[in-house]
Amino acid sequence: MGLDDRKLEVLRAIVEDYVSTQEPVGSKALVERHALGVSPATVRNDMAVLEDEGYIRQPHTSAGRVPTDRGYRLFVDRLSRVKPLSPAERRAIERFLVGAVDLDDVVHRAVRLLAQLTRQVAVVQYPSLTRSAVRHLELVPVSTTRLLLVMITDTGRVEQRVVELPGPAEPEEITDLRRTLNATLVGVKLVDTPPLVQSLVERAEPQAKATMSTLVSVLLETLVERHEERIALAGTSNLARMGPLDLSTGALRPILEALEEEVILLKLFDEVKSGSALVRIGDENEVADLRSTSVVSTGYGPGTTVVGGMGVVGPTRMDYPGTIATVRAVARYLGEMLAQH
Amino acid sequence: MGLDDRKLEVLRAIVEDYVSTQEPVGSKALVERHALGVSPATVRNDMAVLEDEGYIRQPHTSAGRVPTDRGYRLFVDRLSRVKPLSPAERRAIERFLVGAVDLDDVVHRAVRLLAQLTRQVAVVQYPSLTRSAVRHLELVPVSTTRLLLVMITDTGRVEQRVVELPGPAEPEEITDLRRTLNATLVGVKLVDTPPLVQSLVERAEPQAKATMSTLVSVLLETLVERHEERIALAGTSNLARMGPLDLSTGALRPILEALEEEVILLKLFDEVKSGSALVRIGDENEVADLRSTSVVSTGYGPGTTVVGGMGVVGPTRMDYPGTIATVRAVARYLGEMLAQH
DNA sequence: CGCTGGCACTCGTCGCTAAGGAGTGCCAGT
DNA sequence: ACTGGCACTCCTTAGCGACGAGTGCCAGCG
Repeated sequence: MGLDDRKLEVLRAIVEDYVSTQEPVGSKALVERHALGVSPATVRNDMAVLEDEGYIRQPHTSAGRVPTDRGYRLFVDRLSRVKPLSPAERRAIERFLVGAVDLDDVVHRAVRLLAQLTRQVAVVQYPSLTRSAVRHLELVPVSTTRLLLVMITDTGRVEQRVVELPGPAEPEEITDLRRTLNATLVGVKLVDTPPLVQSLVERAEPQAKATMSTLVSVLLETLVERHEERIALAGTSNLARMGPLDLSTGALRPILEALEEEVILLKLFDEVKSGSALVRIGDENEVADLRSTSVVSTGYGPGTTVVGGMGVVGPTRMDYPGTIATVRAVARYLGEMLAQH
Repeated sequence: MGLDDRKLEVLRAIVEDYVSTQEPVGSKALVERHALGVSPATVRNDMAVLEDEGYIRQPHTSAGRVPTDRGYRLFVDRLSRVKPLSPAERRAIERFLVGAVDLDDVVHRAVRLLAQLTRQVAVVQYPSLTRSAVRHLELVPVSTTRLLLVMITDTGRVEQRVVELPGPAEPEEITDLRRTLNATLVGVKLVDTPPLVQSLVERAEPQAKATMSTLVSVLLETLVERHEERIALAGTSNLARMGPLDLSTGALRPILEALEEEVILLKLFDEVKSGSALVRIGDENEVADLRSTSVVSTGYGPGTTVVGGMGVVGPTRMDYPGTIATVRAVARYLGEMLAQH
């Protein structure tokens, strides 16, 4: 199939113009704005081919052309280079992330920054529990039969959970439990805890067995297995910018609804890797409600490990090179922040 | 000024019809749907008076009438009784809040529930730090010169903060500090801590003075003074329902933006009390971006104390009696959950 | 063979006009 | 004090025509 260089160039021009003007782009406007060196008629022929191949389409007969999802895909894969960040953006990132006081703060700043820079909806997953290691476990008596179990991970995340004990527990007993738990689990990755924790119950003193067993099952259930991941969201208002076009069709609601479902958002980060950005364009999204949007996501973490995902959700007509660059940059800085922490 | 009973009845009818149909209501439709016992002409005269007094207005000459902010205010103050919740709603509330595992979970469930029941945007403030008491303070060594300070309050909230120590600290020293801190502060309301904490530094052992001082200043700064309140939000997608009317005017964006600003949201709860709901209608809102909406808010907490605010944001044309009832009910249940906790 | 200019055609947009209808204000009558 | 009637306003909708952007196709040119 014939997609010579000029046709690709035409496609690139169409994508770029459409992204910046948000209006179907015609052959005449194209040759005026891009030095293609050929006449509108030639461009029209190329466009006809591009349309046959499914890369662009006409909203109505005799309107300009608009890229299809497939067209964006080709553009992203072959026609665009990652746009280097402007110094201003670089500075903004540094200024924004430096000065964060705790994990919550870092994540919040990151997500707001990302929303601001891309002018789209930003999503940042809190550092995943399963991929991080235990730094400390704390037991705090709340009443005689109730304990607050606090876990601190090496990513700075703190999880807590109230535990109902099978019977009253003495302070010394709790001190013992605390010591044992910490001795066994500190430094262990959460994914690796289950077997260790099992042996803990077996080795426990007879009289502490019941308590230890309860404690351990809570630990497994809620802190490890139920890796209830948290999500930070920002820039929802940018959706309103997506254009009165999509807005009037009422397509906004399902998107807002999808964004409120943490479960759905977490799916976005299923396959993220560190370093490179994953781009899902329109129909490529598995989440049906997001089929009218594109998602740019990546993983982040200290070094090259991945402890969480982050990304943006925006219209398919987005500035892919710019967005990809920004997402990756923010992810990198976020990773550095975590490494320092 | 003459607002006899029938005129008030007419106003109530207008508000109710407009809320349910979202369309300007005319004299004829009014007498048909409400057994007013008078003719349309009479109603028209009453309407003219109501309009003179500023309770209703005509969008255009020869369209029906629409309540003004002032009209809604009169309606809320004098014409409406709180609508009892349906058993189904009552059940929904119980089902939803029971089974929450920790504070985060309770708050999240509450806000989603509220959004779902009112079909509006729901906002719940996390239990405020300043009004709750210290249950436990924990110091966790992170490195030789770094400490994680964890504070647990009686509302179940956990706050943490990394502290840079002036110099390396021995484990025994930390144990001492922990004991002293807890002995002095457990059970004390956060608002009452500053003087106590001050004396802590003075009474500290000479060699621990520097460390204690750092610790105490962090405690004051970040955990008490900076009462950085958190907010949970849900139901943003319901904004899209506010009607293509407001939506096409592009009035949606500023509202979404305001909702993303925690500082703004916190203002909504400045004056809330427990038990009764506060209703701010349209222009009555201090937040400019929310002048096109109404806010129904209330305080919640164990018993009659107030540890936080919650409420909903919706179009001025909302079902006030229903919304008020729901907000209060959810607040009451939430308070009970906290009391149990 | 590929590119170009010309030309007829399509079709969405914009502005105008006319008809329809909902709702009002006013007035005279009971 | 309420009611029925009536003229009037003005929003909404549909229909029509002019306009223009953009296309597809074709014949001609290098």
